[in-house]
Amino acid sequence: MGRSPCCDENGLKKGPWTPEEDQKLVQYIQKHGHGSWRALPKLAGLNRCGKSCRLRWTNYLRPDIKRGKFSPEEEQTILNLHSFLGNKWSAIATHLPGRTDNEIKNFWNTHLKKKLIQMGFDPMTHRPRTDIFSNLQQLLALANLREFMDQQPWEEQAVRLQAEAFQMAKLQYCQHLLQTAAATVPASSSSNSLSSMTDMESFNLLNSISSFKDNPVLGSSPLDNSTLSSLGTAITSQSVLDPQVHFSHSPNLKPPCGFQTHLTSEIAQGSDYTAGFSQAESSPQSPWFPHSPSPPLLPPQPVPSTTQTAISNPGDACSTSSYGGGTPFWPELLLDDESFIQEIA
DNA sequence: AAGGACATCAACCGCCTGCTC
DNA sequence: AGAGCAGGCGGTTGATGTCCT
Repeated sequence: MGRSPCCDENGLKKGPWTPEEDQKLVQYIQKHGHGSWRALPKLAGLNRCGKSCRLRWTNYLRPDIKRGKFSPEEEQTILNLHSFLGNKWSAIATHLPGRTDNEIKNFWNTHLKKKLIQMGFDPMTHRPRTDIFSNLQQLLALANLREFMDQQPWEEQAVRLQAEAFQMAKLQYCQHLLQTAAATVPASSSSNSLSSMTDMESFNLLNSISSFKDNPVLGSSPLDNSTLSSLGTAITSQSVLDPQVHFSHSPNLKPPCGFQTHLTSEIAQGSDYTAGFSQAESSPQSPWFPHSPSPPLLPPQPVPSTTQTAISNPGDACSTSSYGGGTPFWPELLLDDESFIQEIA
């Protein structure tokens, strides 16, 4: 497959666009549409290659472009979508009207990426970093967690932890649905990953769970009809992928290690955690249920990697992460500290 | 005030995919 | 079926602006 030779041609201007060039391009496109980008420069009287014209138009001159700072809502949307889609800037841009992929990419690289790193998360996986500096942050978070726990009666702690386990079981079920959906999408329907439709459906699915955020125990029954029907509702203003939302029922408890983004990253990587939920679904006395008498807090067992569904593009940074599928998504601060778990159980 | 360091972002580069012939 | 082309995408670069010493 040959590459477009337009940019290799000599004598064409490169570099910043002048106001005169912008004017010519805008006037031509407004009058004739862009048509063939390759032919456009000549027709518009521009000494540029078609590719340069297309970029200038799509990234800067297009009338529907929203300029200015990103709002907190847009920022959150980008974070959520990135945790789910990885560096699919064009896919992310389709969910942010008026923003270009280039703009979002720049914003990510200059702001959000640094923000995540500062918070101790790996910006590619949205999971806690494992280097010494992030471990320090985790230790600090653990200290906060213990302080919070010390102030709570043990019954409340148990109920809260059970509730979180139940919420995660629900998320596992969503992940199962995602995998099912992914398996039904023909490979040819999308060049890189899932079709945009499936992306959106999956995103909606995940976000629908944020409806549990106002419930102090995150729903009190197994995955019933109402829970199921809530899957697929519209995106809410605060996504489930927002750790602050997920932990909103425990106002003093900060998400210790990227609880939710961690989970979502796993989902994006196609890890299968449905086994634990199936157990819950089949047994009313399952420890996964909030009303169960004792909270064993055992993480679901990851399945062999051969069963993992390729939800994300194999070439994506997300899917090539060193955190590969099969790693339990439970927050390390809770689960890596067994004595702490025994203490509160 | 000067200049070095850092941040931002428009633009470029090279690769990939889908379409057409 | 395969070659060529057009358009799109993600990564990177470099010019410019801002901050800091």
